[in-house]
Amino acid sequence: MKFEAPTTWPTDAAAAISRQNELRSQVRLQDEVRSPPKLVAGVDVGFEENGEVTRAAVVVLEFPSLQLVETALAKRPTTFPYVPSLLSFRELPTLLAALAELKLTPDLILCDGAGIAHPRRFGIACHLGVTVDCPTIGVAKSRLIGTHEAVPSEKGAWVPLRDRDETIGAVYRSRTNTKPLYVSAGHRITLPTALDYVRQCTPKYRLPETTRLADRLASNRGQLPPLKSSCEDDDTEQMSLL
DNA sequence: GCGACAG
DNA sequence: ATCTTGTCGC
Repeated sequence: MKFEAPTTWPTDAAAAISRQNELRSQVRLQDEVRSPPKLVAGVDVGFEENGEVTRAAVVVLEFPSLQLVETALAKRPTTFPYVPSLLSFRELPTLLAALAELKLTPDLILCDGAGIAHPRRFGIACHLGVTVDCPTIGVAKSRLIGTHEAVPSEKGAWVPLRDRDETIGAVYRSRTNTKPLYVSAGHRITLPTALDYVRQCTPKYRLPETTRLADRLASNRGQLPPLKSSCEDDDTEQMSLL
């Protein structure tokens, strides 16, 4: 996938916060997603060598069938510590390297972490979306900021996630009797549309299929389903990356 | 000053 | 995130 990668990168927290404040004005919260999307990507990051190496994975699924069509991996030295609200500065450099390897261009990217449900309204999903100019959704497994009422226990239920007087996302029950997901818009999408696509990407498990597959690839565990291309031809025996 | 705090 | 086995519940 083609995009313009950042030239400079903040080294300390103060510079990172300044960068977030500069870039946040580029976030667009209107639906600018191909409808329906044809390709939905999932991205995730894992670590090796006691955290000294960052490993980023991208998977691209056909929508709405959720069939795997492409994967990409990248490893880079870890250069930024984990600081709550500055996650993107730790994970994005390697994530962008993996995305650059993609032949296909996704119509939508689901990120592990927050979108605008962030202290400065610029979580990793926003940062990624603005950087590659692609619609993104933040899907976090736990809360960064915001308050909400109890979420009904039935699959599909959700309640607004709020900060002061604004709605910054939704707490979504993707599965009965399971911890809910924290969904927020990243870039070029509205919350209702984001919730709808997260729902369609989460037919069975707690996490969206995109995130589940990217997780496995990033952490190098489990087996990935065969690529769709290696299903249609059975004479080309391509060995899968794992 | 004391907690909370995506991955 | 990562270190780690079995176990309880749908």
